[in-house]
Amino acid sequence: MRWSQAFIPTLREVPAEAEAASHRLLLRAGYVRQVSAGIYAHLMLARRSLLKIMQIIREEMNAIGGQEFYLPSLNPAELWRESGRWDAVDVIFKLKDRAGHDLCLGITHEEEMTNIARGELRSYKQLPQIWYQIQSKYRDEPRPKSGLLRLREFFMKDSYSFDLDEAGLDVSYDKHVQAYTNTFKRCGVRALFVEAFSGMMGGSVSGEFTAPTEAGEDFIAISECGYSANLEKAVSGLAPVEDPVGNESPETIATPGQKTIEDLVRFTGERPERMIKTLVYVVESEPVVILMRGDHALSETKLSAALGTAVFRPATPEEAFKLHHAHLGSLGPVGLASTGHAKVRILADKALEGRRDMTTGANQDDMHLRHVTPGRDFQAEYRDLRAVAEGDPCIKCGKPLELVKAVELGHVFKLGRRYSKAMHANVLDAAGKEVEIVMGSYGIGVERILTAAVEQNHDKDGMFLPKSIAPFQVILTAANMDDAPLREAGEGLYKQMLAEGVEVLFDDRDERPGVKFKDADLIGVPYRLTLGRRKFEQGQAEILVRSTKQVQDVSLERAVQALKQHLLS
RNA sequence: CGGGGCGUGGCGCAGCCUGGUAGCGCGCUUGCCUUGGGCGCAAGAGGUCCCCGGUUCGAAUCCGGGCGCCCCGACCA
Repeated sequence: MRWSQAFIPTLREVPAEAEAASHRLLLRAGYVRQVSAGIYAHLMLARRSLLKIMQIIREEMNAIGGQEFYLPSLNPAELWRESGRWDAVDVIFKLKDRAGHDLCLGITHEEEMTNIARGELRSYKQLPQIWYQIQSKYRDEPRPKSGLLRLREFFMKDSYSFDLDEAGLDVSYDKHVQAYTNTFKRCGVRALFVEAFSGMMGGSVSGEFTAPTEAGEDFIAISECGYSANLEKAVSGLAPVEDPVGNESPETIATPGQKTIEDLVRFTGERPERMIKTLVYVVESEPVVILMRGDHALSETKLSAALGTAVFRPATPEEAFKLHHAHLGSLGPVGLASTGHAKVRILADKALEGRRDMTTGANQDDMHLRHVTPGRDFQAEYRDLRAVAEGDPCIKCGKPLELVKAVELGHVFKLGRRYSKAMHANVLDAAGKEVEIVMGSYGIGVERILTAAVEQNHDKDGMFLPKSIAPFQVILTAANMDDAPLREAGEGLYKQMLAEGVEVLFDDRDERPGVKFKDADLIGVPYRLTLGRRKFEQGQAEILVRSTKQVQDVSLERAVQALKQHLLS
């Protein structure tokens, strides 16, 4: 393609609204333009790149036996009512047709795929099946952000596996892990496969592919030994804590004005790991007391899993006072029954199990209790509620965990029978018995691959995309278009590259060299072949590797072959 | 949903507080000039000042309401 005829609206100045590097660069490099919050028009460069990404995904899905479908985005409400998601999911775009029927735009397609499966799959002999599509998804996000990172309309590759039993599902799941690993590798993005939080939907297994980058929204805990997990799911070991050996009874101590754990540490000289932090949540309108070690943070995701509901919030100070007859900062678990709520539920993080002689609030303002031993002085349900912190020992190898920011690129999920049960998708097994199909669902965010690639591969001058997903492989820059022989040589090289199947963008514009170099640096094409007057007169051109800015002189005759070497490497 | 910021030619911004001719840089068009890192000179085109209402002789500017966008947090099937 010739730049003189291409629509590549590069910007010199950074659009004011762009914060994330990928957002800034995709706008500046003329890849995308914003239509509305979380809605973007893909221009020529973005489209070329995304088509390449989709093709890689397609090839890898086909390689594991996936069959490509295309299901409509416009879905009738009935199926979503059957699965229970119509009311349960709040990001669904809902609409009505002229007859008043409810419709929605697909957020994923479990319902539609299961609907096809239940109508057509009758026998275990037809299993396993893997069906996938690459298609637009719509989500009414509370807060779209960071350019193409969190969109309201986006491309997803979503696939669904149908197996007779768990063993079959394991195979389908592993195949997807393999396909995803290959996909991200081929796309040139650095991705980690991590354990993920599988939500409240049936205690299933799920894994996430995440790309470490500053613009990420998730935190991933990583250990040297290979253990890695989303912070929502991550667990860690704990350094042992020594509690006093005595067996003293709880004793009230005056702690005027001491509210936070920090205050208490200063006031008592005791360490924070020797204290119990008391939180109050309102769970479906009932108060629940949550106990954490003084230096530990609550993970609301883990709390959600422990409670089996997402309907909860921290109690207001007034609500907490009502329960404890004391203000925040002086709350504690001891004697809660006697304050009026005989049956208040108390959840304690596992790190408190087996501990003794700790310090906590006394349920009287400006008072705390010491010598408090869990199990003896109060009863609680012990659950893993703690958010792992940087430096906690890895549960597998004991080395300190590192926390990194990452973008979620894909999610693989063992659904089990949730949808087949709700929607009655059954087959006959070998014994002639009707059984529910065991399902998996698997997603990849297509734009996020491009976004992550930009985040991971940019510098002050622009981006350098991996050659597998760059919109063009080579940009041919003729620095001096007014020089007739040089221009002719450029035309020749351009035609030669086209003939040899090199995807080349020929910058044949009548611009000054500076402008062309700046634009070439910006738009992410991995190799630049430059024709400049001085070297051209000696029969030479130069190849610039955009990622490293390394320059190599080549003769005009050898230039295209040399480029092809780079492209193959 | 809570907090903060912003809406003025295509892009980046000033003007608003203190009401009175809508301005700057970049980009765009034309001509000359220049040609290895966003040249120079000159002449031009281009704006419902987000929308609606109010105050006023007069509103980009003051007041009320609305819409949109960005950021932080909450949320994220």
